[in-house]
Amino acid sequence: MKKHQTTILDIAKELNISKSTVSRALTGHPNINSKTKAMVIELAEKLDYQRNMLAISLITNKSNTIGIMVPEFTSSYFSQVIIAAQQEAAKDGYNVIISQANESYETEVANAKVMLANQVDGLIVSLTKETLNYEHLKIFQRKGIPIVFFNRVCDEMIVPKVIVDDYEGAFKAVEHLIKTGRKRIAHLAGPSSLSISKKRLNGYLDALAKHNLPIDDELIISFDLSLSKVKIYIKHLLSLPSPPDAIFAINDPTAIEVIQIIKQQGLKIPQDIAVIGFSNDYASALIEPSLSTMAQPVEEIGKTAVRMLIEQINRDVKDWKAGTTVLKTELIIRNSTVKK
Amino acid sequence: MKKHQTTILDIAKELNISKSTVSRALTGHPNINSKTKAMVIELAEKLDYQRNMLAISLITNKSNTIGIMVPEFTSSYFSQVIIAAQQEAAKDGYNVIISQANESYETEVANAKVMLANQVDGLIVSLTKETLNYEHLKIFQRKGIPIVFFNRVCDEMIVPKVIVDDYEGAFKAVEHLIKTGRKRIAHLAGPSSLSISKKRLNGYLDALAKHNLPIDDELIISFDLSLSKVKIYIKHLLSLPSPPDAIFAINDPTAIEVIQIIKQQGLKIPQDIAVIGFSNDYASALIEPSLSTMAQPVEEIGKTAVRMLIEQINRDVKDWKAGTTVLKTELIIRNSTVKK
DNA sequence: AAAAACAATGGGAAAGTTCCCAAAAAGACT
DNA sequence: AGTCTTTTTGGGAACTTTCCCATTGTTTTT
Repeated sequence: MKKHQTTILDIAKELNISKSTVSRALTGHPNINSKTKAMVIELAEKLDYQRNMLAISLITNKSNTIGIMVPEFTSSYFSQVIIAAQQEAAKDGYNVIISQANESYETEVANAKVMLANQVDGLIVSLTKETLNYEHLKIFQRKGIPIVFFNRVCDEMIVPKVIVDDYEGAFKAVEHLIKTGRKRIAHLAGPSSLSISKKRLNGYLDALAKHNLPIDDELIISFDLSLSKVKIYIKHLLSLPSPPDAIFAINDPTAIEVIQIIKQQGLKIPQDIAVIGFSNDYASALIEPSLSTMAQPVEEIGKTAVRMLIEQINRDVKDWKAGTTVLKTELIIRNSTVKK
Repeated sequence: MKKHQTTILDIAKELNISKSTVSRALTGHPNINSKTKAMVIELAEKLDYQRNMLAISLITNKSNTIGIMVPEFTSSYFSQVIIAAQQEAAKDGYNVIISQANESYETEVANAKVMLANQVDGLIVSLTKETLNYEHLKIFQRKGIPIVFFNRVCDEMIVPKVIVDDYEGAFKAVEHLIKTGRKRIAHLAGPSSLSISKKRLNGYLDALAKHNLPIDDELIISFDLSLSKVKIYIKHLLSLPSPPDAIFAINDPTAIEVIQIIKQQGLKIPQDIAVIGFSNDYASALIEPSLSTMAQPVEEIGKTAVRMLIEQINRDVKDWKAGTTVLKTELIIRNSTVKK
């Protein structure tokens, strides 16, 4: 069990002064004798005094804590965003509490309650693929606690959002495949519950349409993002009478899995089949062949989300702004689409 | 600004009962009329009541928060440990506050103060490479707040530690190189301030000695772990009159950098030169050629650290135990040391 | 019917800090 | 010395919850 922590009252008693005076000395209040102040500060250091933020938070109704809720940690994407967010938040003296929902709606709801109980000043959220009901998040708005979404956003709630242009990113990715001579491009798409899935699918479809390529439903496979089934899908695609000559995967973990499976099947990348991903995970540059992908500015996403959130926190509820920040993706061409 | 949050007093007033009764209803105290209880719970849900952990923490002198301090986030190692730790801590209702020191002692000291101010119940620490003075951590012990070290530990403090057998891991790694026919094995070592550097270096030296290979100081390069200089070291090693036929790198990020540089130099791995790393980062399996490495059980490290910490938290200061848990590393043989 | 036992509820203190208002001490001025 | 400022200090409330003790009302026992 924790020992008694030194408090301003301990210091006050030892110096025979009141706690008010000690508080003034420690917080830099002007109305205090400089000798008293020096005396207090010296004893405070000697006793390893640290102000108790719990008590201050309770009084001020401000915890200086931001909650971040993410669906999972399988790719490097969320870790990278969180690390950037944590650094940005620290600049303004905010701590960060992280929760991950394991892609489960139930867990997300439970985690939201923990965030509330811990009196977070604001919340940054990327939804699970299961989340269709947003009541657990609307509570925050009613309580005047701002929310910022990123990546997997909720169209139904009018709050700030930080996303990338998924449509344009997908469009460019597929156009790159077309420009390098591909004619039958398959798409491993995400679940339709996620807006990013829909947008990337639309980018894919429109890119094909623009270049007068037929849309073949057989080449579009929606799945729940769990990598365990990717092998089945790829084998199926490769066994088609007219198999694809390129695959656009919804994200990099999937694309990396695809590359490994195709290599196992004895096909050559990119000669036999090209692969492109989305996000530019750390591993994408390292795999053989290196993966072409649409880079997402992960650090900027984390930082922007925090900046927008802190802005809302400092603003009155009635002055909340709800703009969506759309960041750009960047085509990174590597060896999985173009022979070196 | 945050709105007023519903409190038990609000509920009490609305129902014309006392806050004590409301508290009893909500905490499941036996001495309460079941009708009153139902009434309170109903209203609490209607008003989105959430208990204020800040107030409870203040009363109980327990924040249910664990601090984790890491030196940096360049490899996947620390993220993976933290994710595992966070999950384990959540099982026992603990939140996790993370801080990263950017390999700076000053920042580590400042972060420690933040941890104290936030009244963490315990601390999990991996030191920066600069940290030689431990006063900022000893404060925690004096205050009765337990510390558990992992990875980069402090020999001077007698507290629980979770490490892997770095000596044995390095020994096995080098022995593997020797058994596959390597005779001149270089070592990119870490700074001598870190105990892991020393242990891995000793493992390297003893493996050479056991197999009667000469120790050549020219082949041992200590550096500060910053990847920017690795290129210079490798070029230097390769330009020696008698260049190495294998390189044992202190960690995987370094080994991956080494592989890329050697490939740029036009040499073949593992034919011309073998490379082995340490940790089994996610990227190690993906790079071409895939990297042989000593796997660290990252999840187990994170979980064990949390388990040991929570044990100490629940124990009286005088009953603190300080055992060091040494986990095993595992040799993962891939293509960077053995031709397929 | 009185005494005893029990169930249910209320009131107040405590946790550590800040802030406001009052009060004391110290200077400045006539 | 007496009055008026100015500086410095002290005391109490507030934030939210839990826990202890006291009090009320109800039921059981003799």
